[in-house]
Amino acid sequence: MRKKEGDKSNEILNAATQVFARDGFDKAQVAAISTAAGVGTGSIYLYFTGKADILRALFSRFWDHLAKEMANLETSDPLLRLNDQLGLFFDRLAVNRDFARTYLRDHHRFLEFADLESKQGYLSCVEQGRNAFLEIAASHNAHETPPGNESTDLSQSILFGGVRASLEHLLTSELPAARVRSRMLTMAMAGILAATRENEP
Amino acid sequence: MRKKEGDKSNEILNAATQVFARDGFDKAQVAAISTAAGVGTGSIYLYFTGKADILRALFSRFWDHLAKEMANLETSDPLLRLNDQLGLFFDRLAVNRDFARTYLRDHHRFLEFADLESKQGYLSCVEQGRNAFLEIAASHNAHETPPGNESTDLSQSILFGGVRASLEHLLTSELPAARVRSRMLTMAMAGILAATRENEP
DNA sequence: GATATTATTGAATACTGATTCAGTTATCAT
DNA sequence: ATGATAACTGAATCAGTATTCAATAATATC
Repeated sequence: MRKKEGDKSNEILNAATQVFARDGFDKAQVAAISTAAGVGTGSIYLYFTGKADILRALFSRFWDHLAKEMANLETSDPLLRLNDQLGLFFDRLAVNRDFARTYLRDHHRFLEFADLESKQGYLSCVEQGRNAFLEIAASHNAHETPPGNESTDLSQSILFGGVRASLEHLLTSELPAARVRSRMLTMAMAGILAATRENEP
Repeated sequence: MRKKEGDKSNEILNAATQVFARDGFDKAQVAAISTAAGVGTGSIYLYFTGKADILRALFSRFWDHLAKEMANLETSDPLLRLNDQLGLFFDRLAVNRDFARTYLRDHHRFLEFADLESKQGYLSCVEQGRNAFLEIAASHNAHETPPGNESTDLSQSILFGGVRASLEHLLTSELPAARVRSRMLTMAMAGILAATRENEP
């Protein structure tokens, strides 16, 4: 028998993060990833079913971590909780810029071809954000019929688009992360409040 | 001599809009575009230098139109003007959903490989939006040192990310465009005001 | 040390799809 | 009508790259 040497699986994921960041998923060559990871090209296929599977694993790991961190937030005021959630998301990507690049460029592929199992963390994050949104809306409309949920989904999407864009800006400008973060949160909070007000009768 | 039959160039662009919307730029096959356009595959290369050039032409045309429409806006209040600019952008994409899909998926490629000439319309639109932003900031900080421009650029990016996301939502939900549009503008305006206030001393 | 078993490798394979170009067709000028 | 020229076509070419797999290396067990 022979043992597996170290955790090649993780080394491959780390190498892939760099290569994807530099070349983007499509142009990234499996051979480049294997070289960066210091393993033979064929070894990739011992740990992953293919190039797409590497991306899947990368995002799956990211969202699983984030979902747990979000679940640990104990802020009871929904507005503050949402603020913390967005902050967590931002920070995790601001710290790992290679991954952030891949997130911005290729996350949509993850959503396209990952199975439900792999998306669990992602779905949990979306759900937790959504709950905060619904609570905020409810607290402003206590006595009226609840606003259509489609409306809060729309607001959530718009907000999240802003967060995404703030990360994009972070990568291309020289601004300090803290400055970008705070501006993003300021605008996000103002946006939510305005959206909530619009839902009122 | 022989004349060119009709305006194949435009037929190719229209066909490409559909094919790109369905398959995305990468997976879209030149052969599929030529078939959809009802021309031979080789003819594509009489009108464009390659697949990438089709995308370039598509976006270039879009931004050139939009830049002109924006320039025609005569709203003097910068906040209202920005509102109108965003509205124009939204409407143009909401009306042509095939193109909107391609915009959302592949616009970054345009920015990557188009030359300055082709980007003129795009740059003009960004500039006009930026000017509105700066005026808004100036009108709130009349007596103080002007806020760093990096700050307004950041706000502009975040705002634009929200607009983008609203379009994404429009394509996947069943919400009427008018509803999405108005929510997007509500949140955008609230975001700008909050960002401007944050810049004050 | 010998054997069995599993891990690893990277050159060869297989496939895809953009681009080319030799051949064909249409239009114009005379 | 006929030659000249330009437009058009799509099968063949060619390049790039994900994946496979026969060969090799490392470890474990006896």
